[in-house]
Amino acid sequence: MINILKDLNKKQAEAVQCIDGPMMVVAGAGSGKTRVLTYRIAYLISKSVDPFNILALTFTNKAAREMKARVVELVGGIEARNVYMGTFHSVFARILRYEANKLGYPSNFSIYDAEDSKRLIKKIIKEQDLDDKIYNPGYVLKVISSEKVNLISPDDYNSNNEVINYNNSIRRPKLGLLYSLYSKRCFKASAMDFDDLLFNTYILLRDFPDVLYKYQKKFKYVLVDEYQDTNYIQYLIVKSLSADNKNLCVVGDDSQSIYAFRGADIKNILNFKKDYPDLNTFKLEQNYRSTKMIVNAANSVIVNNKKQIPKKIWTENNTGETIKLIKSITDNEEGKLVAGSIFENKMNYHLENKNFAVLYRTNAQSRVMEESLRKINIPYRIYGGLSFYKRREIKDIVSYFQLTVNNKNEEALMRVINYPKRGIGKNSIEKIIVFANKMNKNLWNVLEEINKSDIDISNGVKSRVYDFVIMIKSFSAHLKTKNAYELAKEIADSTGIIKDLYEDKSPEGVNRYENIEELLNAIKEFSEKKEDVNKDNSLEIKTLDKFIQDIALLTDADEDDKDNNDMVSLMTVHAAKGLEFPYVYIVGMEENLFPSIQSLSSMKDLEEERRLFYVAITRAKKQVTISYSENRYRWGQISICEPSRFIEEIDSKYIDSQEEKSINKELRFGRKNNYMPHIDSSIEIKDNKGFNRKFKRIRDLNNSSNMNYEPDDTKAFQVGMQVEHKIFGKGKIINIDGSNSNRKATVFFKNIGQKQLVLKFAKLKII
DNA sequence: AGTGATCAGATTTTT
DNA sequence: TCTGATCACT
Repeated sequence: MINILKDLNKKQAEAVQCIDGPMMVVAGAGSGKTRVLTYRIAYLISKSVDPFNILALTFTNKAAREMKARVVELVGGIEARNVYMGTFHSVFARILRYEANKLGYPSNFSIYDAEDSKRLIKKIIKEQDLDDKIYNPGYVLKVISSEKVNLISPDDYNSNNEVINYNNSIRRPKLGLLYSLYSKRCFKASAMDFDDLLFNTYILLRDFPDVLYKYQKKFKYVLVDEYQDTNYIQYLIVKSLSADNKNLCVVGDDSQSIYAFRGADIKNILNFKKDYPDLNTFKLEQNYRSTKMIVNAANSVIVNNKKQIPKKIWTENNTGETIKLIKSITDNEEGKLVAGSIFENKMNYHLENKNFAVLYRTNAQSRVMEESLRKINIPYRIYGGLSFYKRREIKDIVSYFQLTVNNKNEEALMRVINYPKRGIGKNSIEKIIVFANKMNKNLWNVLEEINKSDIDISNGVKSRVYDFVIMIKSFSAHLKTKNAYELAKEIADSTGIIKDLYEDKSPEGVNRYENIEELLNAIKEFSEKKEDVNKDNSLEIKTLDKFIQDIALLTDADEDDKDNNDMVSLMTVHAAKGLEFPYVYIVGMEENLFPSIQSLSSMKDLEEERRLFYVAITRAKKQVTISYSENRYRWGQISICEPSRFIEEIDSKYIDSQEEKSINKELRFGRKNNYMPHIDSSIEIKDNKGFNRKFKRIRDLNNSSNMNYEPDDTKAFQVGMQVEHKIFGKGKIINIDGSNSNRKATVFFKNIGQKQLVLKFAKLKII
């Protein structure tokens, strides 16, 4: 093993070597937090700690993967593989599957994702005949979640007088009922939602001392990354796991706590010392990532927050450039200016695309940026947003898989019972559900006995339901004998999904078909991977349940495009936490957007927004550019925006006072005369539709007045042609609209999917 | 039961 | 703009 300590500064080395007893590392942005964690694991192993006895918990899959990769670099794959490393949710899901029967769950329980949870709660609200305006499903779910992460069970909730009085006072007396119904339904469906994975883990450790003992003995060393983002129940679990050995190491930065909206409790880090009086604390204050300008600017923002652990982040790096400011008139122009600035930087300093990141507050803002980057042929990659596994067609087929693994999964069942269409309509399903609830039975059990039941539906429907049950049962029967791919293929074929999508020749249908294909390919790859060897030396079949069991915990497929990694990154600030880029653009810096409008009512939320902005700035190594627009197209309407208060909070020493540096004067003039009056006149149109139409036209007009690109002959392109794009590769034109210089083609690319391209910019080659 | 048209509502962040 | 819900019609 290499000399671990030589790559570390004094503070880092101290933290790495402090292996006994509780310790906390307060690690400022860019101060080498991940380095400390990974080197600490390596150091433990070098001190003969068995990797099996090390548990490292992270917040995201990505962080876990990266940490693992770095530990592998340090100690080699054989040792590193045995370290128990993963997200809270995935590690606990694994433990829960193993111990499930103790809690009355089968080990093949399903995990409901946020969408499943919402559908279920919606259904319950409807069944209870409650007004979904008062009992807004999103709101109800939030209440349930926040109770659960604070260890308040439905029974606790319903027997608490304060809660009852409060809920009466806000005219939502049935919240407690909804909570307990929701929990019962999840349990009956053998399903856990995200919070249950934490809640049930804690219950397991609390109520089964032998289990607790076992895991305390197993996890002699516990490390927690991003500790500031843990919630109460995560805190409790970590505490009880390490209660015996007390070898607990938490690493975090209170200035980067940005998940309070989801129950994260900053008190966990601020009050850590109260729980562990003999705590060793290490502060990492030297930033290795950013220039002095960036570090100082970030500091000048964060001092506006009241509650924090005192620290002073500093750097020995170069002074660097001041923070740049771009102001634009519309969101479209913002996109164009930011894309233009990236292009300019790229040319001037011979940079690669991957040196740039564009960060925004909300996913919806990505669209404008995408369009602008596409127009000047800068390849980009969007992180987050609608992930592969959340797409409709993927969720549909995965629901079949889940139903096959766990027949009781009600949400999966509801999704597919009549997809593809098999003549089981809404009314019939509703009657079956009412019956199941009345008899207090699981939906699946009712379906199994549909022929014997006296539900008021036609015999035709009953027999179709029964056929469905038989089909699913035949899948389930193959679960342990076929490998994942064989079974998935069987399901895709015999349910008729493949046929259904194949017959749909609309662009969306083609796209969906390709996505299903992609999923099947992934499953094939999984099935053919080196097979695990069982204890008795037999080969373990890579079955479908192993593939899908934690699918809900995956965020995106994020397989890096192997052929082309050189792309600009687009993502939300939340998604950017833990990453770094030489050049960072923070766009949409406007009041009501960043800080978001929801955060303005309370100081606590506003401070969280400020921390979010702090996170955004500190992603940058060399340069930060902040951009805002005076008008923004939101919810199909133009809103007039003011620059964010956070811009003013940056000490003027560190920010460019000169705005609009990259606006071409002529372009600007042209727009003022041509563009703004359109907006004004548009506003007077009452008819919403007309307004939208008109505005859309203006937007297109605006788009076409783009920089100096020479229109190629766009008339040559026709529907059906095979074309090639510099970045997207080969594809087929499936639709063309617009005329002359504005002609837009919808092209289906084999690897990327469907894209809309303005022909005169796209530089397509006919092949 | 299935289809298509029309309308309302949403958007903050994610395991 | 996009999605899901609802309603009228086949």
